[in-house]
Amino acid sequence: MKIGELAKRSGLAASAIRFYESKGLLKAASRQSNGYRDYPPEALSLLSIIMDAQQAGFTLDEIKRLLPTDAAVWRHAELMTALRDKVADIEVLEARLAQSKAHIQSLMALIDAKPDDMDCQANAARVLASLGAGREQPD
Amino acid sequence: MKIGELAKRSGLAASAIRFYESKGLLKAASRQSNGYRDYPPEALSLLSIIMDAQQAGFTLDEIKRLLPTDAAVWRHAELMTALRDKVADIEVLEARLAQSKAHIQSLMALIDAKPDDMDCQANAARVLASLGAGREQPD
DNA sequence: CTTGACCTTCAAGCGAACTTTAACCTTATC
DNA sequence: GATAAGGTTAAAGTTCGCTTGAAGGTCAAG
Repeated sequence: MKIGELAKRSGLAASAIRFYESKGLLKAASRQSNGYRDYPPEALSLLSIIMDAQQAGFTLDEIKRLLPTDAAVWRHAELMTALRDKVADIEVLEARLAQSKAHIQSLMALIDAKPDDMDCQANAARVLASLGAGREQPD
Repeated sequence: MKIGELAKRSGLAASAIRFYESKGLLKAASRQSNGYRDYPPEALSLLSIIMDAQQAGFTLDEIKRLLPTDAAVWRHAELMTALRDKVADIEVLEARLAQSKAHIQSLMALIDAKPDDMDCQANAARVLASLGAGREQPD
């Protein structure tokens, strides 16, 4: 399989695949007689793994460290540790997102709760005051 | 208030504050006779808002579009729409994170479930096969 | 009157993950 | 044999959100 086909089937750009190779995530593909890269079908699974890992929040460097050069020699303990760590990372992110969401929603509620007799400017002041409260850095 | 104090109290670097000004998030501060920037106390609230918005996932450009140049003239409808959109974005992210987490956890389970009589290499193959399944791009 | 902590500007650098560009080669089709 | 659609490389450019550096001006203390 040439790089264009691999790109199409994986959904990645060919340039991205070459980039991964240059970064050492993919071992250099074998070449056809004309110099074109020639990929085995397994390359597609490997790209899937990389894309999954990325989507899970691993950086390319982390992925590189975890992907075995030789497909059969996984560093089992390291991999499990990394996976566990990443789940913990995700949980931190989830908590932060939940907080941000709550924050935005309370802000929307605050804005909506403008008393009928209050003008926009006063409402803005009220909202701003509530936002600015309690965020000063301690000395 | 000079920039150093504002930096300390907001928790931002002075360079970041200048950067925000250069990007148009902050209107140019007035200057003391020596040319130093001189900030009113409200600058602190404004920085808080910016920091909150960033933490909620707004880019600096989005924040700039939403922050009123004149502190009293909020584009109410636009703001509410942006907030609603951002909550939707956060929910998408939450779903993706949950999926990534589930994915990683099932991967860990799969790895752990290695039959006692299977060697590492065969287990690796089993795990890889399960990972690569069903991800091909439709033509 | 020198030291050091601040402040100023403008320009360049960083890191992540790619993409784009330029210059060139290969293969298939009209 | 011209053209278009692919492939090759190396190097430079992009975006985001800043930081760092160079080359200064300002100000209080010793």
